[in-house]
Amino acid sequence: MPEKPEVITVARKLETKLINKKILGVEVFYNNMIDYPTVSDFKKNIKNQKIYNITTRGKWIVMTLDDYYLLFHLRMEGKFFFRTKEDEKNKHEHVIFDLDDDTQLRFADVRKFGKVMLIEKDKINNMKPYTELGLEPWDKNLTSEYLKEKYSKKSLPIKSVLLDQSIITGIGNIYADEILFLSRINPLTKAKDLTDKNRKDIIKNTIEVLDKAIEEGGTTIRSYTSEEGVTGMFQNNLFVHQREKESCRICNSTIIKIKVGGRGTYYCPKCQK
DNA sequence: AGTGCGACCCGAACGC
DNA sequence: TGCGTTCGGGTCGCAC
Repeated sequence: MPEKPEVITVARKLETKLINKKILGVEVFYNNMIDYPTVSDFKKNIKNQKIYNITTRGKWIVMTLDDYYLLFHLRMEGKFFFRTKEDEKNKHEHVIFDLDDDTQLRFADVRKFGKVMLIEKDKINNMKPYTELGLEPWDKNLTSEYLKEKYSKKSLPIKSVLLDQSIITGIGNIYADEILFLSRINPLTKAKDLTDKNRKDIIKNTIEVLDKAIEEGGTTIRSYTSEEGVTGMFQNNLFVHQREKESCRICNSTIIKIKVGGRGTYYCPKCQK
């Protein structure tokens, strides 16, 4: 659920609280969450590393430390809490960082799907996820020609291909539906059958919808009580996603929901022929 | 190489 | 009301 706009929103919030803080140590309560290195190396290596910078790459949050990059992937429901040692541990808090100002950064995930990595700086470009990620939506190299080359071998529906992080990175299920609506493209169209205009529309609308969503602080589809959760407002701007049986904001037709590649997919049958 | 699908999780929504 | 079942979401790994 967190896609690029939500990830950026979270990263910006973390930045205001974590820059120049030092990580004194870490506790791990769910080992599978640490993707790299081993849990024991993770705990050992992160000691006394200072946080200098927080950015994003694809849907990853990337923190620059002294000798490593600390990466987080929120998957569907990963979130961060700021607490102190005295605060009781919530059952969904799986990785807890002790900071040098006596606060704690706690990474929580109800579904336990979130991932954490601590990668040596000189290895960052030689291992996943960086080797697998495509262009950022705002990258100048993201052109119709680039997509033409990538899409040429894809007989999959464009909806599925927009979710392929190795082509454009950062788009998830919500914004994929919105981008296709704005581009007036049927989600089942094979990627290789798209026209030059289709590809240009996809690029333009990807940038527009993500920029707008970032302005609104992201999309909140389910409501969470936590004060640190992403509580964006972009859900009020959605044209099709999660609007099954409602009226198209453009033509008044009924929005329908289908499955594409196993994913819930919403579209307007009249606007997206 | 491209494609399809189960696995990973578990709370919420649904069906009876 | 209470129970059991299904669903969803991003990504990986495996089989074809």
